[in-house]
Amino acid sequence: MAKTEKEVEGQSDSVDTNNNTGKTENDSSSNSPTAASGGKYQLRPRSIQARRHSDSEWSLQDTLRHKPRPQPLSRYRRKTANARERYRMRQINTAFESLRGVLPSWVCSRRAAADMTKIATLRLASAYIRSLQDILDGNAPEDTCTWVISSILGEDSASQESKTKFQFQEYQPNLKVSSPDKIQHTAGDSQQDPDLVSLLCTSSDTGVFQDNLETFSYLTPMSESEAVALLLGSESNRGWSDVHHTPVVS
DNA sequence: TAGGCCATCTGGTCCT
DNA sequence: AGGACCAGATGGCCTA
Repeated sequence: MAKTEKEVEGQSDSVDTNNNTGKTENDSSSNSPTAASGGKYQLRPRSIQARRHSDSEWSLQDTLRHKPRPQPLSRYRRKTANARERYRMRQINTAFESLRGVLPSWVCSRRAAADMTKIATLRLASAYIRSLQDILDGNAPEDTCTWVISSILGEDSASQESKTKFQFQEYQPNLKVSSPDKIQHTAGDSQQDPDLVSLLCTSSDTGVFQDNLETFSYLTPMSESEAVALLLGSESNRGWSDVHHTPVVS
């Protein structure tokens, strides 16, 4: 399992150069929360000692729980830890690629490929899963069922027709399509409309495809870790088998 | 040029 | 003790 030091050295590890940047724990902890207060983000002191002084929620239990600072990792162990971390992040990225792969292509194609960020992928997947759940629960319009199932099963004529509906919908966000020749105006009740077209594909004023999840009140906010946990929770998730069978580097 | 996204390094913590 | 996981920091790249 563990690589030899020679193997680790062979990787493109820039540990030396990074160490020379002077990025130390003391430097990090100097970024006190007060220095960044009032902004969008706040920096949290990295060291236990600094957090003990700055964190008002630091408790006696924390003091007892945290052990004295251990010795820094040896050069070899630091390199192997970096290698493991890179591998772990690669696995996460592979999982994201798989997730993008199981989203219907027309969902992803509404964005530029470079625009399918990790957070966008998670949000789209979350919305898509919720929409599928609505269909299972019988809460979605009939044509939405046909449209989504067609998109899952393949590029048949039904999905092509649905794509046409979608493309029309993209430029008429206040229109709800129930049939090709019957257009319903639904302005004003779009907030309650569970239609997947509206859910996933409503265009913004700028014409750029937005997530628009905030327009659906029943979509509760989800952190990235929660979303990943949710997505990884089921072994039977379609398209994830390749991730589970990723060979382990030994 | 500011801000977003990402890869990477790193230290802290928990678990086996 | 060592690995896994997490989060902070940093720098590169890209875009509006």
